[in-house]
Amino acid sequence: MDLQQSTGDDKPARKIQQRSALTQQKLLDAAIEAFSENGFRGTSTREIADRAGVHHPLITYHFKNKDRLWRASVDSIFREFSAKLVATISEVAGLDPKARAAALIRCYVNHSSRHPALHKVILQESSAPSDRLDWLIETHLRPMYDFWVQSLVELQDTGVAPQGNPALLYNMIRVSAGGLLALKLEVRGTTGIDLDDDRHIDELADIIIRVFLPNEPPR
Amino acid sequence: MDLQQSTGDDKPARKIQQRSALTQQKLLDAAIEAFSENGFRGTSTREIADRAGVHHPLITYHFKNKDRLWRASVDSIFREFSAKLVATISEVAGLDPKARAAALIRCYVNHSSRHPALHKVILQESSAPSDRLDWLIETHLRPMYDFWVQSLVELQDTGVAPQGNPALLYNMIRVSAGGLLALKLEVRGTTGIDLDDDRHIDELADIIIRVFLPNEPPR
DNA sequence: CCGGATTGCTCCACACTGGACTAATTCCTC
DNA sequence: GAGGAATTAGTCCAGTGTGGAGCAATCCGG
Repeated sequence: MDLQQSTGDDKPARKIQQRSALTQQKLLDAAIEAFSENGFRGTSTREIADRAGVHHPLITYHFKNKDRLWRASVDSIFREFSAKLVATISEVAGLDPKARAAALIRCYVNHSSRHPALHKVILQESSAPSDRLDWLIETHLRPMYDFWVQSLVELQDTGVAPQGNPALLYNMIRVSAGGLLALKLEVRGTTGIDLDDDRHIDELADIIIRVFLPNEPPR
Repeated sequence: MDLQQSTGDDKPARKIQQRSALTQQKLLDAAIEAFSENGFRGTSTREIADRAGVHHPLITYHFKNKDRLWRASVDSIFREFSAKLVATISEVAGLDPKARAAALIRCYVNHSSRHPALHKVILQESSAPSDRLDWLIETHLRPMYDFWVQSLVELQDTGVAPQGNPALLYNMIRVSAGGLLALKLEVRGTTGIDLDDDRHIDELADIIIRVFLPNEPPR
């Protein structure tokens, strides 16, 4: 659960107290929520501390400053998602390419539904250039992209996925899944569909697969 | 160019001076940019005034408060888009359903490329519940939805568009077009694709049409 | 074309929140 | 119980939204 780098560089020192790890986790959870809802500038450290139920100077103590808290919370989001993704990948290793891709899409949709913050922070930060966006791209977004686009190209080569620029296609899938779930509130308001309902989540995954992977792979 | 309601309810009074209309427009333009980049809470009235090149108390003078400035700027965004949409609709009135829908999608993609603020403010506000989101849905988003979903259902009935919940399908198209262009910066950073380039815009519209309107209509 | 009234603007002020920092205090581990 | 880790309480100053007083540009009736 390494909350801070724990690269064990300096002397072993005293082991971190449970209490500390707990408040760090509370702060991270609160920060993820707050940042994903109102963006970096729209979120105050005092609000985060309030949500976490701790005093605000503890942010400085544990995370140095607002910027590092943001990075730590984003790391935490992506680490959690990566773990789930890796688990799914090993589960479906034996299936055919289309079934594998479909399972990954379901995994993505499912995770985005339960943790909409993953996509929300991307939306928040991509609205304007910033050091945070550069960091986000280099650290998390590009590696993710490299992974997905590779599978996608194979699916296009076997005719399962539609032709066209794979980078665009990847992003269309991504926003159709994650983006729509980040817009949960708006979708409920305009269409009446409650994307917290598991049946609608499954329905969404089905449609995405049907639209973006319309054909069967050759045996 | 009616900048304020101009419902002509009370006595004619004195006509608005050019100067006033100009600063209002400057403030609106600046507000659209700023709000779309950093959200409501992340944008200060002083920043808006700076971008517009005017003194910040003028916001209070012309728009009463920050909230009304936000509403006015959102109204302005949607009014502009509606105008373009209406123009396109009348242009393509004689074509078959698929060609009509394709033209509207091209119009949407094109407009979103040139005015990414349209989608960005939706993303910003949909991240958390607020009176502004409720207002946005009631005033602009639901009417828009009602319009598009109607055309979409017809396309599904004639087999042009894929089956499935039309509300979900509509939102997938919407985020694939507008959402991707709102994420322009991130897409450039991760994939290297420059969505300000007209060729890529056309390419995106082509893929969207190919994916979401895969079949030909019956004669 | 002139005087008064209205509109549009500048400048200043207030009450409050923002992030960051320091010193004092409590808690836990050795 | 000593000493460092974790928490608390309070301070600092820059920045925030809003409001008001006064000045200048503009318009309209005469």
